[in-house]
Amino acid sequence: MAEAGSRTMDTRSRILDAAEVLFMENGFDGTSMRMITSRAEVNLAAVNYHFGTKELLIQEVFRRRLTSLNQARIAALEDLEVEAAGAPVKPSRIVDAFFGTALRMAADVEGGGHTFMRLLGRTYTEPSEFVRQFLAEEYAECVDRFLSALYRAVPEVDRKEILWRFHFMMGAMSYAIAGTDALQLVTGKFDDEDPAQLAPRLMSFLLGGLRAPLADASLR
Amino acid sequence: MAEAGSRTMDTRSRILDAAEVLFMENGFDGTSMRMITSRAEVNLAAVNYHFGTKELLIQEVFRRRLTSLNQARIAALEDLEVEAAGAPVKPSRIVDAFFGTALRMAADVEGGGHTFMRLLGRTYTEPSEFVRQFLAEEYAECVDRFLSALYRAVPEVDRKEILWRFHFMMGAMSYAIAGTDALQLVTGKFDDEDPAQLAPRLMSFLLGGLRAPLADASLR
DNA sequence: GTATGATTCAAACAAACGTTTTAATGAATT
DNA sequence: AATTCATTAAAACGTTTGTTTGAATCATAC
Repeated sequence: MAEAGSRTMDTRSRILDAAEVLFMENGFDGTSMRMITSRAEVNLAAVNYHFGTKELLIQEVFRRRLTSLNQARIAALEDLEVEAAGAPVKPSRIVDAFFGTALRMAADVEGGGHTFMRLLGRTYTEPSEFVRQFLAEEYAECVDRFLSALYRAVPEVDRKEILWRFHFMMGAMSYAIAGTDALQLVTGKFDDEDPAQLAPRLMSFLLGGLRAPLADASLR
Repeated sequence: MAEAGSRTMDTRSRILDAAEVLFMENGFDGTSMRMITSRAEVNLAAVNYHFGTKELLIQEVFRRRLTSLNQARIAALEDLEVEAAGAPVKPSRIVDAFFGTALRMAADVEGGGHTFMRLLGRTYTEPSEFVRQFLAEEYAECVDRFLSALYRAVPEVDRKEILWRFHFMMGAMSYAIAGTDALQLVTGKFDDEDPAQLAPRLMSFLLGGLRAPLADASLR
């Protein structure tokens, strides 16, 4: 059996790290087993030996980081609720617990958090059926709890409207992270930008969108 | 030479229509020539005959609709500027000329505009090198003119800040369109939603984000 | 030191990939 | 009716794909 720190664990991690980067850069279909094993400097058969299939490898790449990300989000939300002691939690704090936590992960360049968040962002719009189902399960509890918190925080706003805006916020964040160099080309030069500048700017934008006056009432 | 309405034009269009849908559903690498020709009910060699290579087919799928979309955007902007007669144009009108035009295209389900906008949205975060370069060229003039218009509309706001918010708005829109059924699974059920409901909700969100108070001044 | 079980390795597998080739078919022109 | 040229068709091309195989290698337990 493989134990932490062993040679096996090293091989597994090297494969996951290589796959994470390559999936982010080239997508799942654009990344071959040989590209992964070559970058990881392991034998071609190692992926199938350790993970079974390419699909299972993809799932493990996500599970490795996504579980802890969503746990951190839930922990941040629980802290807020304890702190509030029964009083309603400010929406801006809830938004920060969800999106700020992700943005702090995305700011971790050396540890690979940045790479992973970019991969995650592009995966939302690249929905292979099996990835979608996997992500849905992995996200279910966390999203449920945050939506409930938002419903409680702003009970006067229609729940469907909150769902829409949560959706829009997810999009702005994913795109801001995943598309960092995609739309550089379109919009000109973000060249020498520090990724740490992203968080406060995006949070400000998200909260502005969340607080915007509702669209025409006939549509609600 | 091929002329409009001929059998050839029909084959070309059938290929483009099939490719558009399949690229949107499966991505470029996830869509094979055989999938395209099979759906279009044409011979396998027809794609290479009419378009040369798969890469050139991809470019033609985009060019077919993107050129007119950006022309419509620029025309809408010029209308605003003529109407204002030298006076500054309201930012909300500029935003509508850019994003509203795209959303109206996305509302056209039968004509294929909906499919194309979803493809476009997911392509922003799936940046094959050659696609990125192509999109950058295709977008350059339009984005330049809209950014200039925004700079003039709100001269008191730092230009870099405007660039960031334009970026965020692009993300929210792309995701709202492309991720329509990607995050349905994550966020619950949008099941029976009318795509026409999207536009006013999103525009309201975008303007809220655009008008949000700026992030801490030390970051600007 | 020998046996055991996990891991690595080189090689091969069938299947699918994008593209090319060569011939058949179509419609228009002379 | 014969010629011409664009288009379609079927078959094959050489690569690359994900995966599997069987032997070599390693560390550990006896």
